[in-house]
Amino acid sequence: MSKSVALPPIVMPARDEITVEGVLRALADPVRLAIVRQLAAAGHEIACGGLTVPVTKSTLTHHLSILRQAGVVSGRQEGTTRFNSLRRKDLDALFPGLLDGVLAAPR
Amino acid sequence: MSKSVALPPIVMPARDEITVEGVLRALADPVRLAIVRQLAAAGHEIACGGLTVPVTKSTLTHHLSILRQAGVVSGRQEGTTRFNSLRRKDLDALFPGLLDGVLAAPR
DNA sequence: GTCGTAGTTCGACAGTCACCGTACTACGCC
DNA sequence: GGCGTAGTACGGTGACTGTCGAACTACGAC
Repeated sequence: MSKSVALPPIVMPARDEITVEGVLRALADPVRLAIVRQLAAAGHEIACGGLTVPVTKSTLTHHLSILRQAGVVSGRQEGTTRFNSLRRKDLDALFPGLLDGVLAAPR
Repeated sequence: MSKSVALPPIVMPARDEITVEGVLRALADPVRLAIVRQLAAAGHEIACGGLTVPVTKSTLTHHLSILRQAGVVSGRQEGTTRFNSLRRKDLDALFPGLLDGVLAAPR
């Protein structure tokens, strides 16, 4: 068949589609919080494989999909690699201080 | 028996016992978020019965206990009434901007 | 073309969680 | 004393969620 569905188109909510509850839910997990911290600390996008998390690939995919759907991270495809980055601007615009407060946390 | 256990002593974590993840988890629920919003909007403590939530009493007790254990709300006993208030100072000190970011959310 | 790598999808499973109704304790008032 | 109110404790249930392994697609290099 010619219909090469390709990898999923990476769904991302628009800025005004992002809800506080969704963001909080996305951040309320140790693995996802670790991902966000790494992205914030790096300051640039990171490929899935470049993230250090104590779970298998499939679970990591699951967490990244939740973070993406919540509007916390954005994805960019390049070949078979998927780069993830924090949607800092959108989050800061919608919930000023939230992300900084979370990242400033001692633990 | 003479051992009147009385109502539970209202456990509350010390400031340095509060974790980001616990707070995020506590806020990541529509009912609890509504409670926090009401407490923040009021600016003063509110009794359990004074909170407007679409759940039964026992469920409300459950949510308040979670908020208390997470360090988001504090409780004060007075007779049979239990007054709840937001631990603004502690939260702002630990995670500056977090609470404001959540409350500033459009929805 | 073949192989290896990057990442997703699909069950399946165990643990957690929100919710409720009922029973209970504690206080205040009559 | 008895009664009503405020809130908690307990037991149970259905739904969600994090986790994994295995199978799959897509790209790049040889």
